[in-house]
Amino acid sequence: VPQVAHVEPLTSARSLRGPFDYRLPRELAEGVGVGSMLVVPFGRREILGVVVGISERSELPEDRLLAPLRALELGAPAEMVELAEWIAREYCSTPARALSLVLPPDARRRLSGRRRGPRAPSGDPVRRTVAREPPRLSADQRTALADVEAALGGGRPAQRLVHGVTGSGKTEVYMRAAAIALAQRRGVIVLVPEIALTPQTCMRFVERFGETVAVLHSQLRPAERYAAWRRLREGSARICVGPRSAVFAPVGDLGLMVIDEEHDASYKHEGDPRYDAREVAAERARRARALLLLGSATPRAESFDGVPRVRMPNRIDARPLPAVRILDMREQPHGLHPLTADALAAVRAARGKAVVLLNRRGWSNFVSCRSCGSVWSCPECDVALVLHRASSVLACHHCGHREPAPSRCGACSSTAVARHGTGTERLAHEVGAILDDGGFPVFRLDADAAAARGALDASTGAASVLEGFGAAECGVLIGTQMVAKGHDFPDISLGVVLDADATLRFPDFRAEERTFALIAQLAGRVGRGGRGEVLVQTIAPDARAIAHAASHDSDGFVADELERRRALRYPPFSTLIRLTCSAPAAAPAREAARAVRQRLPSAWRTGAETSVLGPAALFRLRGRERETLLVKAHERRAAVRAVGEAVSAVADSGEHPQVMFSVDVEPH
DNA sequence: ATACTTTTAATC
DNA sequence: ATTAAAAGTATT
Repeated sequence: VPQVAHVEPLTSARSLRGPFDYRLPRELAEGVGVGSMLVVPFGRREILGVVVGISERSELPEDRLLAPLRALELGAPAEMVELAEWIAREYCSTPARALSLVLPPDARRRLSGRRRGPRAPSGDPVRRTVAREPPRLSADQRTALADVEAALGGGRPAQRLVHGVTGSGKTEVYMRAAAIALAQRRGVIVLVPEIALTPQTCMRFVERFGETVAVLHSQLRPAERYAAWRRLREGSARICVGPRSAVFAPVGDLGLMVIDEEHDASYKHEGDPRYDAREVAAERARRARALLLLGSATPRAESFDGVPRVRMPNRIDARPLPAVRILDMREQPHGLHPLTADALAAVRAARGKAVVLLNRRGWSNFVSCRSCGSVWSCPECDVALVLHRASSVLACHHCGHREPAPSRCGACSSTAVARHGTGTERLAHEVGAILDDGGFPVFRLDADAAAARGALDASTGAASVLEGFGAAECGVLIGTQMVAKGHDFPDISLGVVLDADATLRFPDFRAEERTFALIAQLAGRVGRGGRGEVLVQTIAPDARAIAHAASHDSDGFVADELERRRALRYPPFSTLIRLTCSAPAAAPAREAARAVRQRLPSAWRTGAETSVLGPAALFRLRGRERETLLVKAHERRAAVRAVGEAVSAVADSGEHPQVMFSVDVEPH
């Protein structure tokens, strides 16, 4: 019986889609199945393709089928091919792009690899189990675990949200759940926001479970990454800990999928396909009949609404959460409030530790000429450049453009350059001037400090700053939102948030949720193992997000938030689909967006159940003008298909040269 | 008639 | 995406 392989070619072209059929000769048919990678003749070239199906016949006559040239050693698991097809549909992408997510790392460069056994896995350093006695569980942990165990035992898909304050011991619950899954001979995936900021979580898994853990992180070299992937694929490792992309780890017979800090923005992928690892995890868990276990101190409205919740309201050390005090800055919006200055001085006097969060990098927001008023802005983007004093550059925080810091105005030659606003660099400098009279060090943690510190990359640098602060006897840690994440120091007695409403001013329906989470996360890091206080400086002291964060009321906040979203028909009460058209000039981008809008179902324009907003202009980015459409969809699958078809029609029409189209389902 | 550019069609 | 054939255009 002839065997036919349905093959999806791995090209980045949107318009080229398979599957294409190939005849499998007997000697290949043995080892080739769904997920196998084949080098196939295609036109007059050779390309790499993925087998997405096997059958006995083709729509084409047999004499038109060619045979693959060879098969690669290792492909993706068959069920991951199905998941990739789901992603291509759900996120308006292509099979090839979605498939490349689930293939062995570096699959494309492996094209040269013939069908031979690769060298023995090397690298991928994994410590042996320390066999440390697991700690006794708190009452909260026992309750949560009992619930999780019941959900795991069923062998049917289930979801749980562990809503536990920072320090309530969620990681221990994850590990006990993982142990149960392993005992059932099922695999485990643990997603964490960013390895560099959560080294403790990863280390704890490695210490508890040893060689059955494969940790995927950004610093792995290609050979190490491949070795880790292979250990999972072959089943010698059964637990994978990693960031967003680990949702595609080749873990067989998955029993448990954990998403730690489920609210974290890093779970959303910003390239094509623009998938959300939380949604992919939910889909994968459902297909595998596994338990999806979300954890957060500040869950998203979506999870709160849709997932059965287990509360862990108490810290494991029984310490109360710190008092949060809102400092109204409307009278004098700049600098430190007198109470903040006093509190920092008191921490220094007591030789304690403080954390100060200011979500703005650099020395000054923007610089202008005192004489003619012109503002230094990015040549590629419509934004002001930020002054970085240590490196003496003006930098664009959107495209990475850098130029030397100016000494005189390019327009009028005045030498008076005004620096406006304060970022973390300046703040660290100023706080240092006040506090650092020897023996009370100031640590700075932001992307710049991390990059300067990290020998290999920024995440190493971030980890090293945190290590330094953790090891210090006393001091203050100043930085962007990075200071509110991951670390777990027992001796921080003061937390400060400056300009707490800055994140509220983003034109984004998640702005309030993000602001709430940021303040709540910082509060969670304060006062473990002792007394603590949090000060929040703001010119919006009555904002919901800030008021609820001050009273540690995440239930109340989410209840309000869900009400607002229902009224405005935002997720989870609709699906958002964002289309962005970009071009070197504004007019073609706008015309393309209008053309797509024209091709959308006419019922959407009356705004009944599904509605379209826009086109609206976005600021110029990387030299491209942008226009955006926003669809609030009632029925997700149908809406994604309709948008996809409209975009393909307009993009393929040839009437909009130089316009690039990007579709984002559930954008951030 | 010939060289060059643009359009269209196909890839199992 | 890549390629080649087809169709269209300017040049001798």
